[in-house]
Amino acid sequence: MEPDSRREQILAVAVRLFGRRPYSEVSTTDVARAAGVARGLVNHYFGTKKDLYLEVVRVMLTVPRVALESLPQGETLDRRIDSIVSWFLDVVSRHSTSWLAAINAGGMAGDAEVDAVIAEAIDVAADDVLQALGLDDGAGAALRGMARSYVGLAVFTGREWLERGVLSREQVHALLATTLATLVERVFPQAA
Amino acid sequence: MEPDSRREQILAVAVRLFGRRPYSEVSTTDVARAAGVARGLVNHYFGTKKDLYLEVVRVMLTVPRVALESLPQGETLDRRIDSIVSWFLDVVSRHSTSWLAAINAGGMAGDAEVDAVIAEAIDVAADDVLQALGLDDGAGAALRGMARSYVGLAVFTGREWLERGVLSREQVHALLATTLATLVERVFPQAA
DNA sequence: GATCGTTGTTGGCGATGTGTCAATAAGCCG
DNA sequence: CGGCTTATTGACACATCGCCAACAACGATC
Repeated sequence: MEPDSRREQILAVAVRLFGRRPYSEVSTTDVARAAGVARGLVNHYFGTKKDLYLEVVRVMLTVPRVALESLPQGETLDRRIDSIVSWFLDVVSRHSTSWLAAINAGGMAGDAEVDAVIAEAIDVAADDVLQALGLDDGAGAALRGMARSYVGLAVFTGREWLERGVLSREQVHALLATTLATLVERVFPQAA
Repeated sequence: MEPDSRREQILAVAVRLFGRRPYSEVSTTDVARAAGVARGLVNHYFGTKKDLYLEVVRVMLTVPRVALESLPQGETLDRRIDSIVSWFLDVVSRHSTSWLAAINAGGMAGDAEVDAVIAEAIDVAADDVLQALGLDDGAGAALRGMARSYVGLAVFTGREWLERGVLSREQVHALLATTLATLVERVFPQAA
């Protein structure tokens, strides 16, 4: 089999397994067996096990951001906020299992490289939020930090919504939309 | 040595090591060597390695909540919110290293038992917030869920503040206080 | 005070997982 | 067909973990 497709196949299998069980409970032997190859081949393509896991997390986190530019641009602020929140909740509920696995980062605690990948994903998400709000022009460091904070709220609330199941989608939507409006109108100005 | 003190000593050593390096990079041999005992003794006292780690996380998470009842009760809402946020930022900045390590232990999530310990800590923190606001009476499930969401924001913002260092304490305070006020005044009523 | 039981403590065994590498098989081109 | 590249394998060496039998130190009992 050609290298590209084989690598992709192994990666797909790894995504599926790491989506179900945490990092420590998935052995490279499991990945190899599920992919129908020898264990050494996994190391040949991805190096160490953590390197494979980094690729898996990258795949899981980059799946969602596809149709962001389809958001309305010329509307009022409240409508744009509604659009962002709705889009986020759609993505989260659609890819719920893999998204939850990626956010939980499946079992690597405080590892520098895994943290860096997740932090990078949060960075781009924060910039997406600012861009969708039309605030990406004079985006100072403080404003971007607050945007990252809001992304953290969104991530955590999404997990609360999906895993606990005590909040309805409407309640989550209201929480995220109202909070974002408050941030834009009352907190962001102080940072600029 | 007596069992209690020996167990406590090993636990203290484990807290120190797990605070520095992530879970997978700390072996039980390291803990045993740093404690000056044989490796088997660690298993004797704590069972498996994950059980030891659970104890460590519990210790790290229960350090902060000590002087919560010293908050003013009879003041206005804004002042109570200010007090909560100030108290939180004080605790976080004081125990920054161990607090960050405990929060990063959320990275070990995906494991059912570790998740349960962290979820428990977030639960009590959310109830503390509601109690400090005087809302603990008619605390429905949805309201408690939203309070957990806010705790997630606070945790994430605290990490953003300490690790990134682009936000000043005043900015973090304004963000958390304004957001909490918005939640209480505009989002919570809809949930009740 | 000697003996015995209790208990803290140790070192090692078997099992599992991981990284590496030489050997092999399979395809391709001349 | 023969040689070469390369994907792929199986096995070796090493680390870590859970478990357990053996040892030692201390106190209780007669």
